Amino acid sequence: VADGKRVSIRDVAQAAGVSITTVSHALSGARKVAPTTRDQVLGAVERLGYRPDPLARGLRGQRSYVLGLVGDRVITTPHASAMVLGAQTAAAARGSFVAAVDAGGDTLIEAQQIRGLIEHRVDGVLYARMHHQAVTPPDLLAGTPVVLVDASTEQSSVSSIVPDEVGIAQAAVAHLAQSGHRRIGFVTTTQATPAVTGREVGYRLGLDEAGLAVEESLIQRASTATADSGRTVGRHLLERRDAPTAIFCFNDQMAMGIYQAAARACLSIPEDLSVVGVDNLALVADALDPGLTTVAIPQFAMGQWAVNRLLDLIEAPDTTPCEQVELPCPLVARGSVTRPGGA
Amino acid sequence: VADGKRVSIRDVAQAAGVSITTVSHALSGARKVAPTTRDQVLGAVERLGYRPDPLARGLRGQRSYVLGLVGDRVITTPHASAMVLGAQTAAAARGSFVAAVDAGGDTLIEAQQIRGLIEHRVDGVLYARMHHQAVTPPDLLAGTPVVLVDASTEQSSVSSIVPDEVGIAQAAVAHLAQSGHRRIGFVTTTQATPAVTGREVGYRLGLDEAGLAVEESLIQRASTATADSGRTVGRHLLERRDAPTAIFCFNDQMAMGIYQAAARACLSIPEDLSVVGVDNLALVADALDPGLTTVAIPQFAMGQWAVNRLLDLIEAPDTTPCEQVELPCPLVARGSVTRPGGA
DNA sequence: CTGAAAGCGCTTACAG
DNA sequence: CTGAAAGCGCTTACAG
Repeated sequence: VADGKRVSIRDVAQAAGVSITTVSHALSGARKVAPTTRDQVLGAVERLGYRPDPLARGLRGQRSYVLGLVGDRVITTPHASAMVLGAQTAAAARGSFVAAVDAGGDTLIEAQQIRGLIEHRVDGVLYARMHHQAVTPPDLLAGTPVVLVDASTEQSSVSSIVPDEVGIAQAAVAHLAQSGHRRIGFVTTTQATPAVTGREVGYRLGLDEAGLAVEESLIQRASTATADSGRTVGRHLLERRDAPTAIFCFNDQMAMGIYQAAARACLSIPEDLSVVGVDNLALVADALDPGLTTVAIPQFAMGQWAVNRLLDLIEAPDTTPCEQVELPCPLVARGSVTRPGGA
Repeated sequence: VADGKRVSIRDVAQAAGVSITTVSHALSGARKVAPTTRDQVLGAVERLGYRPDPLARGLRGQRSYVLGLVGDRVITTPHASAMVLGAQTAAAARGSFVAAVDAGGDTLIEAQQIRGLIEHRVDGVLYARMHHQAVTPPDLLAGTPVVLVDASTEQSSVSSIVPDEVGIAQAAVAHLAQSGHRRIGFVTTTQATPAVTGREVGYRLGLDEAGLAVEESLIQRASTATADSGRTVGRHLLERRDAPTAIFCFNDQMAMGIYQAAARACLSIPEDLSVVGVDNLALVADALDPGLTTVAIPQFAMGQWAVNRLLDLIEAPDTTPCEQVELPCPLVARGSVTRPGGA
């Protein structure tokens, strides 16, 4: 198939006995082609295995059929693995291609990568963050269609998709409350991101919905959302006389710290303490013993949605609405939650 | 800069008062240009911020200046994060661009992605695996320059770079032996990959070098390299009368399982048991308590090397040697190793 | 309903 | 040492 010379539109035209103009139109549907002619062309295309050269197409048509995906550690972190996959899948279904790029969190490198993307004439870019953050897309991207993934922005002119942060916490708290817990702690961070504030709102709402009062001292904040922080802050919570019987953690990493703090305090999970995380990181949630019950971020769906919206934006800039979407997140039950007292 | 019309070679030619031929040559160096002329051209290029259009360049020159990076979960796994970064950095330094693509381990999707890459005329591809595996690059890639990353092959005609698996285990065992351990267990898997066999060879070699005898029962194999497996297999090792005082684990995930098994057996790390892993996964090695001493895979360097070799291959197919490189891997000391007896 | 021709922005023989 | 011209493989006005 891919041997020797690449088959060009000219070869197809010759084989079908028509002009290259007709081949082009038969393929693109840009103008009507007689059914008989069309079938001949399509037959030749099939037979020769012709695929239009995207370079030539891009040069002429001002479109490369390539989408850039730029992330801070997005593609290099397990968090967003499925997001890249979702984006690629959705793009393939619509004849585009996703080129992922990552700056590892370095703004300078990121700018360089974006320049590269633009230079290569990507049709648009997915600007993705690792955890729901408030961002302003770099000025570099000004002339390029952009959709934000797992990030939101003040600029109401750009579409974005993020997890329903409030809902995440509500689901977690509801799950715990339904299991009979009345003292539910919350381990989070002091960082000022939408993820952090949203989940706290959801935590309070969730307690309220369960008819439970918020006890401020049951909310513990660390400066980072790491296992180390979870461990430290968890210890405070668990050493108390009136320790919570369940803890909702900002993420799986902090939950891992809670497991460690529990072990130190000689508490068994879930018998003595129930734990819920957020992220559903295979490497952590599945690896913990017992497995961590956690709220999954629908990364795949976010990537898919974002690509489709971006492609709409590229193909119909005027009629494509600009939306900020919040995606509901499912709770994944493993073994870290049971009734208080281990019943 | 990126406003309105894109600046083309024609604009530069006009500004510099020369032909586009001269601009092209002044930039590429393909033929000599009078110094004065050259400076004028370069001045205009600078002033106008001209960058050749890669699409046009590719169409004419049969080169896209884009490299494909295809992985099985590579880009979507923390393991290889730095690899992508290394590849992108090296490519940027040489005027190329890396488009990463991932099939999430699905062969069909992978084939599709590769087809996309080829269709988009990538100059070559980096074929990367998650853990050092023996592979045969898909036939699809037959006509394309390829370099293997963290994968090796029988075909002596393709260059590859992999971690020095034997050296990894030797380093780990040496570190443990130097700390005074004499009974060093090995927790690994039954999978038949070069990583698995290489590390076992290195384990035996390391013991030998330390003047210690290999005790077969100290080698425990599970079917998968997960935390779960490490936990199960670790329990066997730790319940023995003559349990090892140190365990070298195939990877960080299994080491996490060993931590869990130790906790169950009421053993403290590192006082009662020293542990060494492989991978240096931030999410795990850093998150464990105490931090896990582990051997790091130089992902960044592997990505860099592979891109440079691939670019050499593309630019000078005949003079570029074909090599299978093994990269030495540094041990990263954290808190999981001490002298036996906790001294 | 279809085709000949221009042109996207470059590079590279071919001339001079 | 430099330039005019062909051509990479397409798409899209422009004609008919």
